[in-house]
Amino acid sequence: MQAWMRHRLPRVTERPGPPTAPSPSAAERAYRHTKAKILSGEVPGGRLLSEGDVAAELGISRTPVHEAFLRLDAERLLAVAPRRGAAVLPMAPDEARDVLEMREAIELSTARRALAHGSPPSAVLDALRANVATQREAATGGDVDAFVAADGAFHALLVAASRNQTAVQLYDLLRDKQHRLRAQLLHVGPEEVASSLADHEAMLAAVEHGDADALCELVHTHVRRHRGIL
Amino acid sequence: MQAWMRHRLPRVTERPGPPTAPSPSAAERAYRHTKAKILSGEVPGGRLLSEGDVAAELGISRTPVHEAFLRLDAERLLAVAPRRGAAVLPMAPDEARDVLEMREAIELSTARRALAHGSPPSAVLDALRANVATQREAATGGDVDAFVAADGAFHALLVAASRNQTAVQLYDLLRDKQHRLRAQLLHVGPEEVASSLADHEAMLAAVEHGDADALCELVHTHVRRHRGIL
DNA sequence: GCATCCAAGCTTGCATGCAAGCGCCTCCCG
DNA sequence: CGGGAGGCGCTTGCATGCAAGCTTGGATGC
Repeated sequence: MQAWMRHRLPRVTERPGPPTAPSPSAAERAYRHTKAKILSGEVPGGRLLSEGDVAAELGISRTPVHEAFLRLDAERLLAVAPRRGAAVLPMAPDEARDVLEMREAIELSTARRALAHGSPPSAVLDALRANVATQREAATGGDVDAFVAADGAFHALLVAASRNQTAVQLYDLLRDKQHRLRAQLLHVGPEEVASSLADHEAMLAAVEHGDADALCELVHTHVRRHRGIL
Repeated sequence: MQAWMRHRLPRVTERPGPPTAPSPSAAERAYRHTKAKILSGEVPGGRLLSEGDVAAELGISRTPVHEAFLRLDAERLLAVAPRRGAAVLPMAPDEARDVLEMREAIELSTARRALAHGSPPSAVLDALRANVATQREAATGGDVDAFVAADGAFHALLVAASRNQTAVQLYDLLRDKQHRLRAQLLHVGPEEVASSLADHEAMLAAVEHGDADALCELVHTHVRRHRGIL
């Protein structure tokens, strides 16, 4: 064991956000590659995926692919059956409702805490305002994909505003699931974009005024609107 | 690719509960071994843990230990620094509050849904009653560890009663964190056991009566009681 | 025709080996 | 005596190889 292990590791503990990604490791590449395939729905329902195939695709050995599969298994995106293979977990029909319920639970809880001491710091407000501006731009330009991306980021920013790292961690898992649901089940139309944008603008206003009750009410109706289309 | 991959895999999708565990793989053993060390607080604050050491301890090679470390990294229990080592992530001081907030959010949401259509199935009720009986036994016998285990299982049963698999998945992560907090911060005393047992009995009664509002109120006060001692 | 058994092909699990990265210690030079 | 550079030991990352397990297809006996 080395000497540095005997002391604290302050740098290592800066968990969220690796701002530097100089050379993605082979395992990381395999993870992102496979995850993207699953989330986008390119690998369809509930089957397939062999370590050897992915390894050959990426030109790496099976070992890092195996690690990537284990990570995806932990995220409940893949079901690794020992000595048999890895199958893409099909989404249960009720899963959309389950995910939305958890989204609402976490968003409500974090919304209250984010506004517990008045309005959040100006940096958070600026980020939210910039995000809403991006949404407007995407909405007027008709770029649905860009809007969807900004939409997800907006809600993640709200959760992060609570400064509850545990909530952020849990919410990340939900984001992946929702991404899959969206890619699998529906195509967002312009009317959805408009209503979502209006909701988000109202939510931003509530945040700016530090009105927790109004924000919670908006989250509730916003999530219920999604429940209708999912 | 084999033929079975081209068809659905109904058996593989039965995610929850591996009732058969004939021979835990080396990777699984490494995972449980290391996770137990972290959760119990045996590996103290924010340091140490080398793949080679763990591999030697268990008499296996480094490969499965590496996989185990990656899983623990994904669970935010370990911080793997590339080419440097793996450090046990110290728990932030605010993390106790964060975890409790998420617990409350998830327990409230799932409680409402579990009782949305009246009382849950008798199998669920039986499991809850049996668990409470175990709690009483442990409480009267003064077995704090057994009570703590049953306590955790009780809340997990309540969450599972919602039949929301996503909630169960998220709650599992919280359970691990709370286990760590408990081992790290406090030792549960008999008065805590008594009040928790009383809370649980009241919650069971609310479930039996299908009274969602009462259950939510109990969850709220129960979690707040924990917040006081953490 | 049908059930059974066996062998081949695929898959993954894991051990091993090598190379590369990082920190620390020491030595050298100014 | 101080500062910098190099070597050494530690660590992990990944490729490779082998063995074991599951599935499946066909051959065999009834």
